[in-house]
Amino acid sequence: MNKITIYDVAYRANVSLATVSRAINNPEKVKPDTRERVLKVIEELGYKPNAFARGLASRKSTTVAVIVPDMSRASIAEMMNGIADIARVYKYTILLYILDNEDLNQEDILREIIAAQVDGILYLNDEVTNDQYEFLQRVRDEYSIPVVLTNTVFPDHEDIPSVSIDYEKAAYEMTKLLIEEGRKNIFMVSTVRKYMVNDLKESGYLRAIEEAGLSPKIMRTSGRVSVNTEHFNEYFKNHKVDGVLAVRDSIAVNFMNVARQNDVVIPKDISVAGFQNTKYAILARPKLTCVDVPIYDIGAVGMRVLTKLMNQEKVTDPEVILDHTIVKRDSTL
Amino acid sequence: MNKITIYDVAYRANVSLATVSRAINNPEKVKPDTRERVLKVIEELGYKPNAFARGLASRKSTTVAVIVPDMSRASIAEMMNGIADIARVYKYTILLYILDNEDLNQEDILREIIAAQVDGILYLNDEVTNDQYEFLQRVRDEYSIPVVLTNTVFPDHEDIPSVSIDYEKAAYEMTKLLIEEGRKNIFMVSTVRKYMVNDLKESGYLRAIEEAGLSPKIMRTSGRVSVNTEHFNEYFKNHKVDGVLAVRDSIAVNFMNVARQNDVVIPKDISVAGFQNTKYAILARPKLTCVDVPIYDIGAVGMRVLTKLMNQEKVTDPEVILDHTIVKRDSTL
DNA sequence: AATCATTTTGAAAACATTTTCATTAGTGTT
DNA sequence: AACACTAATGAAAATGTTTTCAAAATGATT
Repeated sequence: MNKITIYDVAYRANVSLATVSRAINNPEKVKPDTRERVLKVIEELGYKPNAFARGLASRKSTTVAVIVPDMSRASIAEMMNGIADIARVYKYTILLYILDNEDLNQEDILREIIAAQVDGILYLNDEVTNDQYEFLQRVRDEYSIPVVLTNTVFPDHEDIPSVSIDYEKAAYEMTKLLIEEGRKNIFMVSTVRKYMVNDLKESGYLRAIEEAGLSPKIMRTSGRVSVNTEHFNEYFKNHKVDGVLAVRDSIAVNFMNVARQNDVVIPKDISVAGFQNTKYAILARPKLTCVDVPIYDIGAVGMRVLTKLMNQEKVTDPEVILDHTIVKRDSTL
Repeated sequence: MNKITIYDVAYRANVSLATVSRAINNPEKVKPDTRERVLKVIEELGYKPNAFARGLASRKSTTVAVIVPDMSRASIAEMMNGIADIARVYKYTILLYILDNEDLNQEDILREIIAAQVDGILYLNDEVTNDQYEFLQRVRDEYSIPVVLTNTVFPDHEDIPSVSIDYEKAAYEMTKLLIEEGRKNIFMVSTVRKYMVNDLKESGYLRAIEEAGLSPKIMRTSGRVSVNTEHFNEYFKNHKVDGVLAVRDSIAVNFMNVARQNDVVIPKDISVAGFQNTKYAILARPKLTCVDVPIYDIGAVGMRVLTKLMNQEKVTDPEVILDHTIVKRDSTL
């Protein structure tokens, strides 16, 4: 119950509150001599400034809001690690907002976030609608709270900084790889629900397919295993397939499972590739060829960009594109 | 930039600050008439109380700290969803602390958490050491901040409330199932690093094995796929195995992969079972038999228990044990 | 109409910091 | 020694709420 305040420290160190505060926040403004004395007392008493008083007085919170749609997506969880590591370095605390699947009444959540006086917002949702984008813009402009999008880009808008990879290019390259293997009937397996990033993957796929003079075939299914298993089974009955590029590893893995059940041998009969390079890719048999998305880095860099913005530092490029790599494993020739 | 304060509301509604505050926090203490008037003005102006001022004045934050070791573990991410959903219902905000893998200088982090004035702490780390446990006790006693452990239990201590399943019993039942299939050489595959919950699984396994008069065999490996692949390969050379219970789904899946490479057929030659019922279990071939841990519920109930504690409500049972189920799939007979 | 109890309200204190502004101490120059 | 600067410090204001305590309004009872 020992609530040590700045008064206690000031008293013990024989200085005023102001000096204690300065010793902590602007060390260069206080004589090395006294600074040390104050710091020693702080150490002794185990004093930690009260975050509320500090936030109230300084109008800064050293807190960032991280908004995510659903924590159980592997990519998002891993991104959080990157975010947290950088946040720790710059002494920011993370306020976590997990959006409600259905009624994302974002207006309200964002009001709450504003009331919490965060210094910045990291938005991890990979399906930013126009409305949401505009709202984020407003938040940023009216309250001057910096916002960064990670793992999303909002095409043709460089207004809100974003960190991501070039999904279009990645999909293009991966499709090309399948084409070079001699595949002619290459499907892209995407999701029914529209995600920004999946659109990019699709257009990369389309570009490669058209360049090669093949005909594009996009299949839309669900991320849910039980649902897409059925889809895949039906598809096998009605379609010729020799190559598949799925928008997520887990979808690719399940496709391979269904294929095997239909007596199709991978990669002999069909080459399969995925996106993300999660543990699913490594645990699958055959091991999955996929685009490695540096998801930890995306989180880390996103947080880093945000810290810069919060410190009013110049951010040279509002749209950071990290490198991806293609990991060749056993599901392709 | 329109920072609307309680003053603005008071002025517009023609009442004092105190009344506005009451209209928000103790509606029953203000005449229905005025209350409505105040609330209308609040709505009109879009007023949201400043979280810092509120926290400072009331010494309450309506914020809980969630401490996790590593976000990318599937079980932890899913637990977060449960926690967040309940937190939203009770209007608590989540402050997320991801521990540094190596130097978990928890002392320091906990100081920070205390400075943040959280109303409660949810501790998701499944490897609570004695020191950590004692520290949590101290936090709770000295600062009277309630603490709840989720997905862990600290044996012989009912001091800090916990929410979990009965891992000992689950392991016992699963081992028994393997025994009833006629397996004689059943291995438990656990981790080198000691986790509380894995110890429980081990002792459940041991109980079943001993009851059946078989000899227990515990193998310790790493959660890392690259590492345990080697381990498994070596093991196959030197040991007779016809049953495996792994402490995690992903470990079980990789064991199956290595088994297949060694020309072992599952489940004909070896029955394999895992723990958790993650997506890995469903995507694996054969599909993995495993203990289903209601991980979302553990998070949700944990948060619920914490809200009760924060409201000084009586918590009937400090150790909540949720039901688990055994999901039989194709990796066992 | 007077009295008392209860409900409703407002003024001001409290919360623990940061920050501004004024003052004092210290240093170097002439 | 006087002066001009600069560096270091402290007093007090400011931050936006909640809460306490007292006063005012209302209602009930005689």
